[in-house]
Amino acid sequence: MREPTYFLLASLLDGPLHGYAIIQRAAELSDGRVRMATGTLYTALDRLTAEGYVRLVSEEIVNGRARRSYGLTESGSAALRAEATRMAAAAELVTRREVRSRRGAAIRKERLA
Amino acid sequence: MREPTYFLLASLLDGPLHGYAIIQRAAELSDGRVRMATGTLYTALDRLTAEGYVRLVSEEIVNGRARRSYGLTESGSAALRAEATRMAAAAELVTRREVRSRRGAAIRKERLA
DNA sequence: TTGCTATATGTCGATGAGCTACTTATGCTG
DNA sequence: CAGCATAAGTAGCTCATCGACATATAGCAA
Repeated sequence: MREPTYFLLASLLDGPLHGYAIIQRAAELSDGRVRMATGTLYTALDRLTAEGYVRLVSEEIVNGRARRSYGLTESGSAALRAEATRMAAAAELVTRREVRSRRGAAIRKERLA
Repeated sequence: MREPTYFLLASLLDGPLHGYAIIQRAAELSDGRVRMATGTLYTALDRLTAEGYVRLVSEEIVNGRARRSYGLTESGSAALRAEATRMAAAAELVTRREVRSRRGAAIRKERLA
């Protein structure tokens, strides 16, 4: 799972949102780092709906245009949680080792530089 | 940064390795989940070398064929650490919220299901 | 001795998520 | 009335990854 997809799903944790709101929420959650393009968002929503991670929860007509709200499915929130666990483990792998390399900085520098 | 790239860099944390050893180490570090195809590995090594994240540290001829060892550069290990930090933060975002959703599970189910 | 597996490096073409750029439309504000 | 925020979408491209293939040696088992 790539970062935009991850933050898309994460943005739905507090309840369903419509497309534009997802973009804003994802930017908010990622501290402005993930600024999803609409092209990414709407194709991702279609894909994730097909995969069963996301579900269309409401559809209202606003100004003659459909406004669709999407929510996480059980399997979507499970996938998100699994991804979070994997990421935490992968991150720890590096951050833990960093502590080690600080302890043995002199030797390590000699070996690597 | 995609997962294979992340584990490629992480596999070099303990010192330089040659291509095939990187594949094995990445698999080991990821508990067998990241099984890099050789196509991924060698194109990634070229790319990361061009980006200055990885550096050719030795080249010996074994059985009439070059065996090249690659090591992390300063900027490579900095990028890896930065990525680990971002991943930890993104993971925490979901795992933290999961605790909240457990507390309010009943209400949340009503709202979302 | 034949064939499989591990070791080892590499290329080529396809796939697929994401990005850029574009289109359309309303409402609000300076 | 120009421009920005809100809002939804499409088309074509890029780029990392993947699958399949090519090549070569060493070692082991049938």
